[in-house]
Amino acid sequence: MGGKVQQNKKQKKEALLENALELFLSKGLQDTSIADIAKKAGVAKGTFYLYFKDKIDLRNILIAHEASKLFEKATAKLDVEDEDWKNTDFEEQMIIVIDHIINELVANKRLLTFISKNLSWGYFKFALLNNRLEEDVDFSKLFENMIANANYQLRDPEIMIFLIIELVSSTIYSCILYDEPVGIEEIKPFLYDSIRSIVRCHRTSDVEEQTKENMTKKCPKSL
Amino acid sequence: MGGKVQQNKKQKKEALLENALELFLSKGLQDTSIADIAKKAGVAKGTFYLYFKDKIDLRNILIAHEASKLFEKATAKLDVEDEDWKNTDFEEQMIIVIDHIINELVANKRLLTFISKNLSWGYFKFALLNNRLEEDVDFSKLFENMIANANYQLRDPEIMIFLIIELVSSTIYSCILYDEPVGIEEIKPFLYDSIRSIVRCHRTSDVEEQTKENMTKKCPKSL
Amino acid sequence: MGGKVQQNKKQKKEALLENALELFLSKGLQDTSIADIAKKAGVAKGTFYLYFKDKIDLRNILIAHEASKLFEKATAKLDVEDEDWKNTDFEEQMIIVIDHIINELVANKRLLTFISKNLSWGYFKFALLNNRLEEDVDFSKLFENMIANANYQLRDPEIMIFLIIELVSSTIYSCILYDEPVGIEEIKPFLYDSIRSIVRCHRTSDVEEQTKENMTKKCPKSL
Amino acid sequence: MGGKVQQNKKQKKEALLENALELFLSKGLQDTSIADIAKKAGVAKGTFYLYFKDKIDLRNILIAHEASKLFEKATAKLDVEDEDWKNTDFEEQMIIVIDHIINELVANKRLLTFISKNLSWGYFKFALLNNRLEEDVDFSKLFENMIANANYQLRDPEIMIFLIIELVSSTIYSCILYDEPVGIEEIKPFLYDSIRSIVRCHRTSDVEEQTKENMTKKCPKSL
DNA sequence: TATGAATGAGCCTTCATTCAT
DNA sequence: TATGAATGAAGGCTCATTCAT
Repeated sequence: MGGKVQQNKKQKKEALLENALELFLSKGLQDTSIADIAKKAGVAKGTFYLYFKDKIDLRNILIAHEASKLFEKATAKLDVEDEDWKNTDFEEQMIIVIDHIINELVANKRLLTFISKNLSWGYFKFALLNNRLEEDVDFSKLFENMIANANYQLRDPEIMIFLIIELVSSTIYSCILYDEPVGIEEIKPFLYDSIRSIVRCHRTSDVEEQTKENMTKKCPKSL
Repeated sequence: MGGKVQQNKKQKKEALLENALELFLSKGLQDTSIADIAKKAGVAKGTFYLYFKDKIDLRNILIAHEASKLFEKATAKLDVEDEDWKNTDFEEQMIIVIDHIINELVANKRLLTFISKNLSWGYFKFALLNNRLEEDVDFSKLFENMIANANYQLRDPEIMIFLIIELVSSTIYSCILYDEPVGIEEIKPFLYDSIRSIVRCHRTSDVEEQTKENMTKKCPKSL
Repeated sequence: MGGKVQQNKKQKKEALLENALELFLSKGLQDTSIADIAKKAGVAKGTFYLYFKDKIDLRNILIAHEASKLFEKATAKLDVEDEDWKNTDFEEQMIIVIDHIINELVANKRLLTFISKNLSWGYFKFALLNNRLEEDVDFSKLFENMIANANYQLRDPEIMIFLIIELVSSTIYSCILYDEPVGIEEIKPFLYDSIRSIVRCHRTSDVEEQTKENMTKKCPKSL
Repeated sequence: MGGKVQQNKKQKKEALLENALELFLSKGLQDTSIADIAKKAGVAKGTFYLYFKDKIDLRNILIAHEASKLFEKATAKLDVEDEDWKNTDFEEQMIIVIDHIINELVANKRLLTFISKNLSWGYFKFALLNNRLEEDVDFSKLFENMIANANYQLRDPEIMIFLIIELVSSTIYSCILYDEPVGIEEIKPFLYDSIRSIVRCHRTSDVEEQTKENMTKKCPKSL
């Protein structure tokens, strides 16, 4: 009874999400009108407003959803319980995951454009913490696990993740889409080296002597 | 005679640029209409089209111009010919310049918003190479100088600069404007450490042994 | 059983009336949607249509109801059976009642706005004659009583009442709400004088000689 | 040169005013969209906004304009310089003018509806004082002249005019359009008598003894 | 009797762009 | 070179009303 209605609502919402994404990817956010979305989803224009506040609201949900799927795919293939994986160094684990994601985006450049232009760390984090879309993966947990399993301690892991995500996301945008300043394959070695360095800066294990030196001159003296 | 006309034209163009920037900063690109710009600049709407193709054209010029001014300010104060500066380590030179720029943007958040939302590496590089606005500083030269003066060799300096710029620009956006995941001052030590690491990855001098190791496993084996 | 249903229905209807009034007073008729009313009343949108034809229907009922309450309040305090009241001149009785109403409206300007903008004499009369809302006072009877008790005859009392109501209602709207052309307290003496004059024009007692003269030239000759 | 443009603008504006009035009269303000007006006037929708802020702005101008024309017509036929007119009593002058206007409105009920539903004394007065439409008659002057020529003094003439206008306008609306409570011809004698009374209340000449009495009991004692 | 999801017509308004002057 | 009136497509959004449940 009520179930049917609920199911119908879910279908409508999904149709809107699905078709909106398709349009955002092909025409861009700006050039996609709500009328377009409704029409493509096969519902009335007014129906859109039953499910979303406006285009921005829909966009945010979509972004979080797609980013989530991206991480899901990237981690689905690797067996986290596998001994090999567990024995892999944390740095390399990070890079393997990121490399998966990059390859995915190379194959889906439209998605890259969409996400890059619209992702905001603030909303992203919010979406993750609040699990805005129920079915989305809790991939913050994945990182937590990876970090917990690392054979060394890491200071401020959230900041480290943030730095890495920002570096990767803004770098690959230019390289994948415009080959600027070089193509993605060319930049990868440098990018992954940079990631390794960033991770290393956050290690706290006493063996890592070379970072100590940095700690003393973190900022220019003027600060 | 003709000189007066030329001068008049330049004045009009400058009035448009100036007032457009003010509007972009205060209202945003999207919410600023060409009518707004023309009105504020004290010229007719049609006049706009005599100087710029459309709003995007104007925006690109403006972005390059402002980014240029940012670098100019950041380097104006430091006497590049100074012995002290010359003796400063390249890494620290980079960080001093970047720190200047960050502080400038902390003080001018509207400019940060505008640049971050609209800067594209491709156009930026193009603008620099073509010196689109004659009066703009050639700051790619500054980097060249800095690199040339470094007391060690650097591989692929353009890529290094690219990585650093992308890391810095996307990181500070979130930290300065939204304190996400932490405030700018809190992230600085980590950010500057990351920059140092990136630079170090590009050193080729034989003394730098620890990077060699990385070179051998630049990418995950699957690649 | 059925009684409970009836009671439930009455409650729903009353909830709709009550909340609609509140919304009309605060946001105006135009800016209040049926969805607003239903939501505020705690019923479904469809339910509205079970009790009222549309917004206009609801408005009419509300207006008549509120106007009725206004008269009720104005007359409730004065003991019509009181000797003092009975000895008061008819003109003064009228003015006392009207003054009560005006003061009420000065204290409730939102109600004045609502009534003035929406009252139509036609519907008002209809509502009174048909006692559309059962619990409303039959205040036409009050006037009848007052007129019957007057110590002189009155020609066409309905027309007289009509003229007075129209004069008062349209005059006070402007004075109370906008102090145009003067404030309500300033206009009162003139207004009440005008009312007295109108009443006097309808006296038929032979003592009133001066009106006779008017009777002969009621209309311009051209008519 | 510029003259042609100016002329063209005037034509456009007039076309909008003219056609808007026609639509307001036939369909009502509410049911007339700006698209309707523009289409009927033969201009683009956007053009509307070059001349008027919105529908309300247009309505206000229209009301003032039409009310002005009404007065103009009513006074055009009577030769104000005529000896007969000058010798006519002020009360009768008023009534002759008002009677003209009423007859005009009887013949143009749609205009009556439009004006009655939308006229606000505040805006009306404002429009007159500011001569919003240059070509409109300054009919406040007409009243001034009439008052100046009266063979007796009048206290607070503005208030008197206000009371009369309010009484007449709200009374005739109901009578002309709905024959409520009686038809217009039936109400006229009473209405004109009421007007005479109101005027008489504002006479200050010492011969008028009967009003003195009223002055002492202007308001109910409670006030 | 009651619900509330769905509809889709329709409204207001903005704005880039053109073009006659 | 400069103007600014005119355009009209397009967009976002609201809302009375219906109807299956």
